[in-house]
Amino acid sequence: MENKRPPLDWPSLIATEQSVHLIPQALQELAHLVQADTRESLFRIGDSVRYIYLVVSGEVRLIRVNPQGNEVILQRCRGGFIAEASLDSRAYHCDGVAVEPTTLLLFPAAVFRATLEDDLVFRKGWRSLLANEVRKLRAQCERLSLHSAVDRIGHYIESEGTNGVVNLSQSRKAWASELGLTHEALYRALRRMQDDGLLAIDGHQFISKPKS
Amino acid sequence: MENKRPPLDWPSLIATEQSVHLIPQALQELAHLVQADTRESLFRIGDSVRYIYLVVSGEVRLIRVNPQGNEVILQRCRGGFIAEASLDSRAYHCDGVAVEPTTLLLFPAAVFRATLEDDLVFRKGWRSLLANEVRKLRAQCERLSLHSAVDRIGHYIESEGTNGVVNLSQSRKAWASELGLTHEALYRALRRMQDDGLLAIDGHQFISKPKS
DNA sequence: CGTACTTTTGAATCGCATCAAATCTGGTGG
DNA sequence: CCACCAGATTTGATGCGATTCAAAAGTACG
Repeated sequence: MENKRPPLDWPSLIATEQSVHLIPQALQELAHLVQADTRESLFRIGDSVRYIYLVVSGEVRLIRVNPQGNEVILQRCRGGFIAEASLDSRAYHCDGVAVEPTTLLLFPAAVFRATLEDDLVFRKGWRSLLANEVRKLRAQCERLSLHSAVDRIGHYIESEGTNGVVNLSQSRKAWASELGLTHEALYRALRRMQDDGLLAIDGHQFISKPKS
Repeated sequence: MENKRPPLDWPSLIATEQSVHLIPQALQELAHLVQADTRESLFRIGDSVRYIYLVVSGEVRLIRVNPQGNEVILQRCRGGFIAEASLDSRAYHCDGVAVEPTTLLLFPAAVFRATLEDDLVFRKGWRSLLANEVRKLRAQCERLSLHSAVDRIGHYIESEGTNGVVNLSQSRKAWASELGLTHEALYRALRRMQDDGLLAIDGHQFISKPKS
C-alpha cells in the first residue's frame, strides 16, 4: 500500500461518506488517508488487525481462495466500514483487495476500540450503525431469495422506499447488480411492469401502483 | 398473544438458544416466556417498541403489505433476536407474525436498553453479536448473488466451513431454502458435483475437493 | 407398523443469462 | 459550440439451468 499521509482534504470526504460523522474528532485526527490501486492488497488472512478500514470511494473485496483455486467473494464494499467483525478479532479471516482505484480511511484499531469504550455517543452511533446494517442486509437476503426479477423490484421498492415510492440513488446498471440480476433482465422487467400498469417511472423515482 | 408466564423451564431453553448466554441474569429474570400460534401477530407497524423479541423455536416473519396487497417479507427469523434495529426506534416499521407455533422470550425494551448501557460485558457481547451477524449476512448476500446452484454450494462451504469442510446442522431441504434454491435443484447440483469429483459427502459433512 | 417428512429422480416449462448490437447520454477536449 | 468518446440504456435471439409438477423410495418417530 502507498505511504500514509496525514489527513488533508477531509471536508470534501465528509461530504461524501456519512459514516465519518460517527467518529469523534480525536479519532478522526488519528486516521490515515490512503489510496489503493487496482489489485492492491490491504490485508491478508492471518494478518493481525492493525487498522479499521473505511472505504470512501472505489471498491474493496473480502475474499478467500477455495480448494479449486477460485476466488470466493465474502463481501464487496463500495462505501462505509469493511469487516466490522474484525474489531473483535485479533487476525483477519480473509484477504482484503482493492479492485479499482480506491480511497480509504484507516483508523488505528486499538484506539478505535478504546474510543468505542469511552465515548458514549460514539458507542450508541456504532451500535445503531450495526443494527441498521443488519436490518438492511436481512431485507436484501430476502429479496435475493425471490426467484423473479419483478418480485425483486417490487420487494426493493417496498423495503427501501416509502409508501411504495423509492428514489434511486444509483444507475440502473448498478441497481441490477444489487438486485442480483443482469442489467438486461432489469430493463425488461421494468418495461413489463410499466406495460402491466404495476409501476410508474419518473426519472429516478419508481412508484409501485395499486391493483386499481 | 397468549398470557405471559414467568420463566419456568429456562435451563432447557438456554441449552438450545445460545443468544441467551449473552444476557445478564438480572435481565433474564425479567423476561416473559411466550407461545405464539400460527398466524398470530406479535406487533404491528406503528406499535411502540415495548419488548425485544428472541425467537427460541418456530418462525417469525417481519412483513409489510405492498400497494398491490401482497406480503413483502423483510425477514424470516427461526432463532435469535428479531429486529435488533427496533432497539433504537420508538415504533415498529413492519408487522411481526408467527408463521408456525413459536416460542419466544420477551425482554422489556427499556430495561434492555438500560442494561446495555450499564453492563460492560453485555455491551461487548451485543456488539460482537451484531458484528458477527453483519459478517454472515454480507457473505449470504454475495452467495445469493451467484447464479448457479453449484457456485452457491461452493461459496457456502468456503464461507461457512473451515478449510473446505462444512458440517451441516440442518436438513438439506432447509439448506436449499437458505441457498435460495428449491430442494430439487440442490440435490441435483450435489449429485453433479460428486460426479465431477468436486465434492465428497460423508453424512452431514461436505468436503470441497481440489482440482487435482 | 404407520404416518409424516425428507431425499431422490424424471419430464416439461419458463425466465434469466448470455452474446450481439443499436441508441442515447453526459462529459471532455479541440 | 461541436465532435467525440465512454458508459448507460434499450431491444433482439438463443440456450441453459432452475422451477415446477409428479412420483417413488428412504427415514425418523410415536
